[in-house]
Amino acid sequence: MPPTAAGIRARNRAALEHEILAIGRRHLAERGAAALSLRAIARELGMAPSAVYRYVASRDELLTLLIVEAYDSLGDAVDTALAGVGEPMERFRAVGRALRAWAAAHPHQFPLVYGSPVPGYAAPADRTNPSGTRVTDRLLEILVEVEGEDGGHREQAARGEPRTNATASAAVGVGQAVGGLSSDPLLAVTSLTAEGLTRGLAAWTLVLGTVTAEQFEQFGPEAIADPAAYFEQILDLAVGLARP
Amino acid sequence: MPPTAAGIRARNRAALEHEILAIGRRHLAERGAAALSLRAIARELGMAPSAVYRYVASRDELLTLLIVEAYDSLGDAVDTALAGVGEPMERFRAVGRALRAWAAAHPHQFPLVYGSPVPGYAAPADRTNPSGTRVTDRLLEILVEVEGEDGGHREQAARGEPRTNATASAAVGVGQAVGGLSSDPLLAVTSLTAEGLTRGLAAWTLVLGTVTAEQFEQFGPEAIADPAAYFEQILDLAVGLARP
DNA sequence: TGTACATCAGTGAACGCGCGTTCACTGATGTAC
DNA sequence: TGTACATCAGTGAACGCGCGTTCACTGATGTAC
Repeated sequence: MPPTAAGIRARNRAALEHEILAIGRRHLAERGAAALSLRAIARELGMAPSAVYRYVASRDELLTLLIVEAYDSLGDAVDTALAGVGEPMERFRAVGRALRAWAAAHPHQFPLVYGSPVPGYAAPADRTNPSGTRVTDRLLEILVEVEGEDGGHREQAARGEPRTNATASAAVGVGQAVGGLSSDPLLAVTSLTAEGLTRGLAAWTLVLGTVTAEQFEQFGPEAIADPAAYFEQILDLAVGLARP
Repeated sequence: MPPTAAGIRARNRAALEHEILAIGRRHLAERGAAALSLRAIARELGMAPSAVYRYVASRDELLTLLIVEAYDSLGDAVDTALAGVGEPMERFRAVGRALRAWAAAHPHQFPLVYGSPVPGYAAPADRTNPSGTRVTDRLLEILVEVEGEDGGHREQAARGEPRTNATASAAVGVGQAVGGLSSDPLLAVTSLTAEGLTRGLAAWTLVLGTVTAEQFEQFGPEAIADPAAYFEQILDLAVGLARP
């Protein structure tokens, strides 16, 4: 049994799998998810369309792979940006900046992760987890760090001081459900106060909303003359939201 | 010249135009923009596909019409919600609630207005204006009212007190460009201080981002147990952002 | 009121496009004795 | 080292789908004298 020979076939196979993914990634980046086509990929490979089916089960299968890739690409960018940053609010800012930079660099992947759903396709949840929750997980961790820093709110909650009914009930809901995103941060999340979680979500929504607005031109084209400077001001406001 | 006879043809024509728009609107609402098809509409009308071309120049033409309709539908909803509300911050809240309700009622129109662009289609700007700027226009008006209420910031600006360079330059850019959205509110907008405009945009971005997150399930499905209550808290925070 | 003509609505066939996916097949590559 | 067999990669034709759009045409509806 020559392991080199068997290794060659396997290596060819792996190489083609990579090439298909690479072409698919590029088509996705250049033309968007709706234009992703197995025939187009085969054309570029110089193969018959049917040959691609040796490597990929279907178009949806490939799209799912690429979506998971996109999630991980963003997750990696965020993790890289977080490396070595200690102070929680600086970590929050780092995540925001990483998201904005990643969105600018991947304009067709961004809507896949944070945009309107692809028509006629629903990503199987069991395939996109846990890549899909990486960013949110980091954020929840940061929020817990923030609340840990100034113990005021938590002590207040521990002492059983009254919150409004609306605040309390909505918060319980949020706590329960956000925890359901992934099992790991559940304990950490439930240690957040209701107000802390709401404020944290608001801060992140402001950042994500700003990136979305810039990316989708929700305020029209060129609405903001200096988006980078504007974004830094938004980060300031978001931090103010998270820590009143 | 029997005006009734000519009127009959015209009325038939108008009726069919309405019917085509109505079917298109429904298909858009039920299946999304990508699935909008002249052949499908003709099928539902019991006509030959070619017959539809008597009433609509092309598929893109129809999509443009429906997008303008969507803008106006949202604009009308906002205007209705604003009627009779005087206090600026209540007006802000009213716009937010109207947006959220409209998005929930029009899940496929919402991404058309505030979502990722439709692949292979770019709405001609001259067709979507001024319907496309109605909501933003209302908001800018409200922001001006808010700054008018407490004159502090404006007086401070008038006295020429220093702002940071970053704040000033980004704000000038924002003022210029946002004014470009429509000519009417330009004067009003430029009367805003730099900080006032940034804060106002942040407040609105928070609201729009929250609606977007809910609509696109950016935090995962069922992430928020009681979205309505959560949204009211967000409105509170947004108001706090706009008026520090 | 009647007739000749022009306008308009709608038909049906067709063109050309691209897609996903299946299937029987040819050769080449690897495996076991 | 050589031969018989099994596995695998890739081909090419085909099916069936739906789409936008064009075009020559038939009838009906309206208009002018």
